[in-house]
Amino acid sequence: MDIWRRRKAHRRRVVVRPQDPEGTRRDILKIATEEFAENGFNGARVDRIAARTHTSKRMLYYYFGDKEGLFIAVLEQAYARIRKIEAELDLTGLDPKAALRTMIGFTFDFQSANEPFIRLVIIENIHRGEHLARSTTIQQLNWPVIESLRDICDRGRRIGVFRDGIDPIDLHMTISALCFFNVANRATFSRLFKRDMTSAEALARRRDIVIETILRYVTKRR
Amino acid sequence: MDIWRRRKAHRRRVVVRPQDPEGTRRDILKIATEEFAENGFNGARVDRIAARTHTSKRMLYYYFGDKEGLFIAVLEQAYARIRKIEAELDLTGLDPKAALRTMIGFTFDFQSANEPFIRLVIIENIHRGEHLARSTTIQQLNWPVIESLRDICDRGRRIGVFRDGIDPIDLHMTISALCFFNVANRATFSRLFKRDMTSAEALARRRDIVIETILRYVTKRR
Amino acid sequence: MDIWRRRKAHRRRVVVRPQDPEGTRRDILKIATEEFAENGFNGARVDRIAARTHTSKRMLYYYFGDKEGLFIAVLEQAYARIRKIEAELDLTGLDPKAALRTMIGFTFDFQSANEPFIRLVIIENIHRGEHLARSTTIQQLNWPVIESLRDICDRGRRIGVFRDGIDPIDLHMTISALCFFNVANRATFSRLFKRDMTSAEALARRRDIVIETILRYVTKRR
Amino acid sequence: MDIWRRRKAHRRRVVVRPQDPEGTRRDILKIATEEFAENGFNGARVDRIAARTHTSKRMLYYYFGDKEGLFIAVLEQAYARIRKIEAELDLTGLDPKAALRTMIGFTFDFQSANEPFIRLVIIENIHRGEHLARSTTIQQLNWPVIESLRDICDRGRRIGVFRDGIDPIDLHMTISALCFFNVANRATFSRLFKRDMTSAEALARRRDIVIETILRYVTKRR
DNA sequence: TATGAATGAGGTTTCATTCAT
DNA sequence: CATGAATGAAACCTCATTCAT
Repeated sequence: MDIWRRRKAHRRRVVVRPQDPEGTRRDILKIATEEFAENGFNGARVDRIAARTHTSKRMLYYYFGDKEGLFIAVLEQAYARIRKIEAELDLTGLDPKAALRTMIGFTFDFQSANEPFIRLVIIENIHRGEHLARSTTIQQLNWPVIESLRDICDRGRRIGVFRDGIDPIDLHMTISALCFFNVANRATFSRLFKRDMTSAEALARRRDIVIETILRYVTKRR
Repeated sequence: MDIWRRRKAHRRRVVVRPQDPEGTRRDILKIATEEFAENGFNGARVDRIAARTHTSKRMLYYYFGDKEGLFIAVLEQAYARIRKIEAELDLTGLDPKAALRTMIGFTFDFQSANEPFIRLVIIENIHRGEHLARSTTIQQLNWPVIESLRDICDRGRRIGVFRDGIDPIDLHMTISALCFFNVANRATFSRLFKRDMTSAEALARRRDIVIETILRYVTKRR
Repeated sequence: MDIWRRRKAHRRRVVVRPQDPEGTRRDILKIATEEFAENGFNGARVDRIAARTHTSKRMLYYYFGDKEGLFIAVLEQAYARIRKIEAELDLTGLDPKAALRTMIGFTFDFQSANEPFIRLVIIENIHRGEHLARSTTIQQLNWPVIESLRDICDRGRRIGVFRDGIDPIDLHMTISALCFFNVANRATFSRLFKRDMTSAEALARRRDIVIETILRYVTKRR
Repeated sequence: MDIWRRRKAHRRRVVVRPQDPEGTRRDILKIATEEFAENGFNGARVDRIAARTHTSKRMLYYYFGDKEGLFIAVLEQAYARIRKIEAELDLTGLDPKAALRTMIGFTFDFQSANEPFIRLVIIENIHRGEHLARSTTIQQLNWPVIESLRDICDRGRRIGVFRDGIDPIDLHMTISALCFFNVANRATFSRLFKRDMTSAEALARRRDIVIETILRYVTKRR
């Protein structure tokens, strides 16, 4: 049969890069995280991501299916990363108040230092969590923060420094809200009220207020 | 598909509409607000806005220049509206604690009831406040909340129920953060932590926590 | 307000062609018919259609929504055209046998002369009629052929030249099958059996056979 | 260079599969036949074929060169198969009329039962037989049907039941046309004329008409 | 031989915006 | 003022094919 002699419709120079699927995935994911965080889902450009990657646009679709799949992967990685970091926070050996202070401070610092993550979360909220809903991975993440907070609250209550009836999820919500706002609403708030929200001093000041606010809330008065 | 019916459409039906520039503007702004709040700046579609408007796309460009101009106008209107509503809040005759409670409750309720506004603010923050920066109108708005809070704090401090050193802008930030989060981060938070954040009970419960959190922060202990 | 001074993101030279919606539509449809008939739905290229059109690719989407919408419009036009031509066939004054001969001959000639139409029908069958199913227009076409055939059969039966029990739809199917095959299966049949199917003589010969085949089928034997 | 260093994931699981070139070819051809018949040449997806095959995409190219080569192989197999089946039809011992009836009935039944084959033929006709032209195998197939028909016609003419001048290829064309149409044009015809063409009853009815039509054509009248 | 990774070309579609009437 | 027609740029995505290991 003359199969091999058949004219080939496609003949192009092929530049092949070393095959390293994990590396390629990581590379794409890293750039995509930046692009999505910076421009939102709709503002992000697949072409721009591809251009900054070490691979081609095609690979992006090869690995992630479509723009949405890529965004979901970005979200998953971001959430997995923060969960991992949270899990590393060691509060053993700290009394409840100190533990809570540490955790809040940690949250505040982490969020202040990770604007891209915050932005991804905002963006996902604008999209009403539809991508998160489509991700099985994220929803299966268990959140050690909640358990930590529960433990802290329990211990604090037992030794009489914290009030009764503090729900750890409520508490987490308060912590998140206060830490989040500083990053998420920076642009409008600082502009409208002429207040610096990014300098080291401003952050330190706000950090103290946030910690103090929450501590006062949970503390049992004599 | 109504392709075949298009032919007839050429014989244009002449609908004599009363010329009402202000009405037209308002109409466009209303629809645009919905579209931008729902889809973000990049997700919003000029065509969709025009289609739902009682005028044509041309008018949209005629009145607002371009998509960005329209978005800015939407932002301006939204901020003006909230400022106006804030200004109507009458706290005279209330002692500092009650006044603060009222104001926080009001903020919480307003934000809970005005998701589109919250979303516009989020969206503008994603865009790093660039449109707000381009609007002279918004930045000239003075914020009566700050003055109200300053007044409340002063009175509270004078009569010894509030602590010293409470900065009204810090306080406003805390209030905003706590009220905002409930609306802004609903989608992700409620999904991740399996917590209802929209029911009347959930709102009431959270509202109390928010008020309590802030009151405890400002209150002077004996 | 400085709306008008705002920088325009898009400023391009605009070459506008005379507005003639009907003409534009017709133009697109004509080219698209050729492209689809020649290459099938999947083989057809929107770019190619646009390039041969007097308008741009954009207009194609403006008028027909997407490739599928365009294909449906092409089908609709093709079917409408043949129905119209069928309707023009005047058989009054012909006795049943002559009328039937005329109609078959007409069908044979029409199909032989309109390969693109035949190809569109084949293509649509390959797609299992899914586009036709989506077109309300086509399905509402009534087929005068059937009525003509019914009339011919009735008259023939009454005057005793045709058999009883000839169903006009069955008859139409036979006519179609015999006329269609010659065009539709030309490529494979003529190649496999080494038989010319396109020359004037071949067509004339086949035409006679087809007519004779059907006439014999309906004719009542003494 | 550590770029080249493989990750663990790359230590490939070695699945020892029995090497069975013929089996692999058959497997690929079977799946490819389905895919091409279902979607046409342009609609068929190499990836889809590969995915459903028990081998990889590489093998597909290894065995068949390219998509076109695969399609040709599919066509070849399909034609070879039908030729083989035709050859098995035994008409010895039947008088000309019975023999012809049997052959037509057989053709009708075979085509009704083998839609994929019919579709491949249609598809190839849409491509104007270019693949068939490239296949030496198919064109070398001799068609026993023609010989059978010639024999039947001769016998029939000799014993005075069939007319003179019936060309076997013409006759085969008529048979094919009538049998083919029912399968090939099912989608459009049944939809346009609201007629069932797939039920057992409808098929039986049509089968009779087809046989009767042809028999009447060849039969010599007293 | 077998497999997943990689590729470039080109496919369809969308968008904000502007023109002609 | 008002409306439908028109536009170009660029967006996302797909495909057959080939390479590296």
